[in-house]
Amino acid sequence: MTSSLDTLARQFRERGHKLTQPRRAILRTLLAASRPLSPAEIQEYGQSYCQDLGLVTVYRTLELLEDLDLVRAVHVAQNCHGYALSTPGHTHHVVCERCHAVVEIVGCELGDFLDSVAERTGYAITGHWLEISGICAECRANERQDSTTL
Amino acid sequence: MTSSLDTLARQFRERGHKLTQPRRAILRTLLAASRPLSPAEIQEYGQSYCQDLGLVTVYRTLELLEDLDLVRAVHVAQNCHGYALSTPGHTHHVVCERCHAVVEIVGCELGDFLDSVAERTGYAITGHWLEISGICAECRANERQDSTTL
DNA sequence: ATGAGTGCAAACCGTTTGCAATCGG
DNA sequence: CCGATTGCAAACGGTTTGCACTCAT
Repeated sequence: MTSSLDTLARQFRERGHKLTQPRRAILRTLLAASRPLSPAEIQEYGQSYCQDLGLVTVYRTLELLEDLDLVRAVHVAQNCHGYALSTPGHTHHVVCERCHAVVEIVGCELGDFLDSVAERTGYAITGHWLEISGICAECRANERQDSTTL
Repeated sequence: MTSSLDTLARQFRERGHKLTQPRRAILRTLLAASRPLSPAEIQEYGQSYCQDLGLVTVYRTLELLEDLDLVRAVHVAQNCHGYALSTPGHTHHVVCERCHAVVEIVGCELGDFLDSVAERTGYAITGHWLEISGICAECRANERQDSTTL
C-alpha cells in the first residue's frame, strides 16, 4: 500500500535526480506523516533527520516531487496548501475538522456521476477534486466526554 | 435561479449591515462574474462601479459575505482563493480548463457515496467540496479548428 | 571534477491590521 | 449625529529568487 523509502528513492534516482540528505529527510517526514503537512511543518519535522534542513529546500523539493507525481498538494482549509505522499491510483481525502486526521478513500466511485455531468453540461470532463470534511470517531468521543464534564 | 442585486441587498440590510457604494460594487461584480474571482480581480472589475474601491474593502466585504453565506470561497488551482456568489442549496462547479467558464451542477447526487464513506471511515461527515474540471463545448470546437488550421 | 542541489538573505505578493477620515441610516 | 465602514500605509506571513558554497555522482 504505502511506498517505502527505498521505492521512493529509486523512482527519484531513475528520473535523474540526486538523492541528498535534505531530500531524504523530506521523504522520511512525508512517509511518517498521518496527515498532509505544510512546508513549515515538513521543515520542522524533517530537521530530526537532517539537522539544518532549510525551508527553501522544502519548497523546491515539494515542487519536484509534485512534478514526479510522488507527492500531491491538497487543499486544507486555513492557509491552503498541505502536502501528502500520493498513493497509486486516484484517491480522495476525508479530513477531520478537529484534529485534521486524514483518511484516504481509495478507489473513486464517481464515475457514473461524472458521466452524467458530462452529458448534462457538454463538457469533456478531465479531472475532479473531492474533499470531504467530517469529525473522526476519536474526536467525537472526546467531545461527548467534554460535554459531560462541562 | 441567480439572485438579483435587490435580493442580496435586502438580505444584507436585514442582518444589520450598511449597504455602501463599495459593497454594492462588489456585489454587482460578483453577480456579473461567470467564474470565481480573486480579490484583486474583484477590485479591478468593481472599480467600474465604484471609482476608488480599495482592495482592503474587498477583503473585508468578502469575509462578511462569507459569514452571511452569500458568497463562498472556492479552491482554485493556482493561488488558492476564488470567490463566487453562493446559490441557494448545495451545488458543485464544473470549470473549463481553457476559458474558465463555470457551470453549476444543482442538486448533489453524492448522498449514497457519502453514506458509505461515513460507514467505512467512522467519520461523521459534515461537508464536502467537489470541483470538476473539463473543457467546455465551445473550447473543444475551437481546438478542433486550431488543429486543422495548423 | 562538475553541475545539481543547498542555505542564506532579500525580494515579492497576497492578506491583515491600526488609524484617522467619511458615509449611511 | 454617531457608529459602522472606508482607504491608506505599514505590518505580516508564506513563497520565490539571486547567489556563492557544497555535495552526490
